Amino acid sequence: MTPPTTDAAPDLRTESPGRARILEIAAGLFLDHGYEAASVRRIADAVGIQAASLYHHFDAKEDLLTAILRQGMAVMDAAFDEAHEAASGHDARTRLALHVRAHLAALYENGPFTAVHVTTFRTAPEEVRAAIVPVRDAYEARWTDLLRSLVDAGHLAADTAVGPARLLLLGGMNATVGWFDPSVGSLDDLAETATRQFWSGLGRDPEGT
Amino acid sequence: MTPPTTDAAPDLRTESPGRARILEIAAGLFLDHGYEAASVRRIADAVGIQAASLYHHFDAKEDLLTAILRQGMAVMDAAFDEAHEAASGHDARTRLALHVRAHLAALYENGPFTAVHVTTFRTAPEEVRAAIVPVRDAYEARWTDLLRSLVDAGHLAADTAVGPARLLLLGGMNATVGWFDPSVGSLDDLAETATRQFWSGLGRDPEGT
DNA sequence: TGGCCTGCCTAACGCTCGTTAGGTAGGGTC
DNA sequence: GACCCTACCTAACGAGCGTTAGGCAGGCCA
Repeated sequence: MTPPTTDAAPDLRTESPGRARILEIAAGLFLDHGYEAASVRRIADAVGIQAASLYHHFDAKEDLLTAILRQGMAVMDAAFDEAHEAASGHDARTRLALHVRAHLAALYENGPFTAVHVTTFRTAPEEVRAAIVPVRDAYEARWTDLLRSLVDAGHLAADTAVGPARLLLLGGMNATVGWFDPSVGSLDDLAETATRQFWSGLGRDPEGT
Repeated sequence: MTPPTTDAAPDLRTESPGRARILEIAAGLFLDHGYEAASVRRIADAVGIQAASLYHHFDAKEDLLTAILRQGMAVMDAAFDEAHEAASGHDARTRLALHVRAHLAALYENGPFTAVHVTTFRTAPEEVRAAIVPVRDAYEARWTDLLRSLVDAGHLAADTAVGPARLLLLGGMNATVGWFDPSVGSLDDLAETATRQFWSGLGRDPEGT
């Protein structure tokens, strides 16, 4: 087996349990209180170590956030991959439904990493944002491609503005982190509701059908 | 005319220009950097006064945020009122479209007050949130009532879960503050896109119609 | 003319922030 | 048994935080 030459790209499987634990706890605090309000001392307290000991694992607080956001995006990408694989052979609506469900699942089934991305990215320090923007753009481009291909195949309205459509859909899904509680509601129901709202709309003409 | 007995409830028209200016500038900084990262000294610098002078207008930094969020909600309520008035006599889809357009307009046409609400509320200090939650709930209840009435009249699908539907719609609209720039795109177009996506959906069956 | 209110100032308070320096206990390797 | 690496510690740094005390200039009103 090849030696574990820890490359520039951090291998998630190689992370020590200590480092992973710190990331998870820090992500939770960033999610609840925001990046600035979650001080390194509060994070260290929650982990059960001294603040200074955090610097054995990370060079700076910003790196903590960068690592968390990166991991969140990795989860979303993996979810997209899985959905893409599972979607093959199904009809267009089902394919979209699988991706919607995958995005929502990633938001709730992988610790706070993905959710903190939604809430913290906007006001993150400039250097952190600069590091994450390309990753985020790549993920959004995958959605754009998905919708574009559905338009081209005639499954979505031909005059759909793919950009706004994608942003409204993802925006609505991401905003669910502010109110949806997976321990109360069903993720499948939420995914179906979101899919239906996007695909068929809710309007009905009482005079018509 | 009655004397201006400044009551517990702050009358927006009575505010001195200094106070209004501080609120506007602080709201902009809260929007760009978040509540914690926008220090009172940075706010004071932007206003052009000393940090200590802010305390002539506000008792604490938290009160600054509370006032901003309250004003943001007042703008949204006023927009809802206006839309409700303008909607009378029109068909169901147009009535909803007017409310969608009003909500989006409030997000972009009244300085940073409404937008900062969307981005800052989640991680605001507990006391601030406690003060604002009732106002926010009241606004959301107005939307719930609107959608409920449309369902009851048969204009929206009878089996619509009004709660999630409202949250997905408002979530999508609120999330536009992360990408929409009213100086580039048209607000009317955005409103129509959002309305269509919610009302008719984008899915089309290529085998069918 | 004298007093008061408004709106700002300078100076400083105690506290918390992110970060660094330097030390130590324990386990693995030659 | 000497060495070193990992994972933590205590102690402290300077900077910035929100906030307060006290003063001062100018306009308003009696």
